[in-house]
Amino acid sequence: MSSLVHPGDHCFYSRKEKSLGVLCSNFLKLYNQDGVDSIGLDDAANRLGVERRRIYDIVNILESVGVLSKKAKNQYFWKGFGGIPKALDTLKEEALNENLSTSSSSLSDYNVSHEYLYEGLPTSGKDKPSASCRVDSRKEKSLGLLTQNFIKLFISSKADLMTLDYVAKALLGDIHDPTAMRTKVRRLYDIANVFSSINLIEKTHHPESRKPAFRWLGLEGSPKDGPVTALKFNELKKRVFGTEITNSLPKKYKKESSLDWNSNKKAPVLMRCNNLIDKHDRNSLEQPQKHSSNGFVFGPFTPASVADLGHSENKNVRQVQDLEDLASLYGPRYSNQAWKSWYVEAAGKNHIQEGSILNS
DNA sequence: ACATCCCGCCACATT
DNA sequence: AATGTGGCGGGATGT
Repeated sequence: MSSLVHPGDHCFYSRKEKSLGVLCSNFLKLYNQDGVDSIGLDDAANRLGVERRRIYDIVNILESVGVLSKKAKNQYFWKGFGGIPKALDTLKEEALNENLSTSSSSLSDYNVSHEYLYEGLPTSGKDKPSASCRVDSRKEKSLGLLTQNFIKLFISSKADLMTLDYVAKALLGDIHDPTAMRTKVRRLYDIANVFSSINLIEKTHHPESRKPAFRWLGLEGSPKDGPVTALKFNELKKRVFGTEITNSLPKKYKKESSLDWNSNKKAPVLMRCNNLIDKHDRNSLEQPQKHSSNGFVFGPFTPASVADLGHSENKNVRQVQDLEDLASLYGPRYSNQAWKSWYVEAAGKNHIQEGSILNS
């Protein structure tokens, strides 16, 4: 019992291909296109071949950096990378203010707490305390807030390399519960993955300790204030990066994969077992500046043709573990490159970066 | 052995 | 009540 993967059948299941980072890249690939201005969660889940739950993760994180904004139930506005600078500025601003109040000399304790305007229920008298509290409580633990605090920590800290353990500890404040710690770190990994795919941060290793850590890239090499500067590169902004999309392959070990991987058109080749071949992903930083220069890879399906607008509706068709095939057209392959360079405008000043490293 | 972190149950929020 | 959101952490996978 305890369903286990029978090491025999079902071809390859690769965890890496289903990482949030890859999903994020595909998500971006899909929506960072011209006509796009609205995103339907169901549509995204379907097209990417993943469960809706995962879309929430991505969207919540991206929203925290200004790439998206919630429009309505199930609907988001696509703001694009251009929204990042502004969002970062705001965060930087907030981080600055917050730091004043606390004596935070260094290890600022970014614990959730403060910064919360009680929305609703301003009326005195009897309100429903518990309800409001619970809501706040939930918000405090949201991925979105964590994401922002994560950024604030990076921005306000002079350290440019941080281990997730350190971050978790800092954001957790005093709570020294190992369980809370683990949970927090799990979330941080999620965030780190999408941030890596966006190139806001980069994974590295601590010089000596060897321990994995992340470096803040932010609006890398941006010229700082200069609303108009750096217009040159823009054109490249929307790339196609083609290759398929979808993650598909729902649950773990899906009985044999192969087969449906052909979506005809585009990407001929590899599918099925080749997955293993693609070696490392963006995490393995190597070249210092891996600009993929202009040539942005293949673009299998048409860029704009996808037009779907509105939303495809498919109601709740979940649980279909057998019909997956339908959902999973397109093959799994991803290019993890990165869209580096979204030009910038208000980059604010760069932070000091002495090789300070933090570690637990 | 330890670092990552997918997956999806199920509590809570909205409709 | 139904459906949308999204904490949370078990445990599988990667190195």
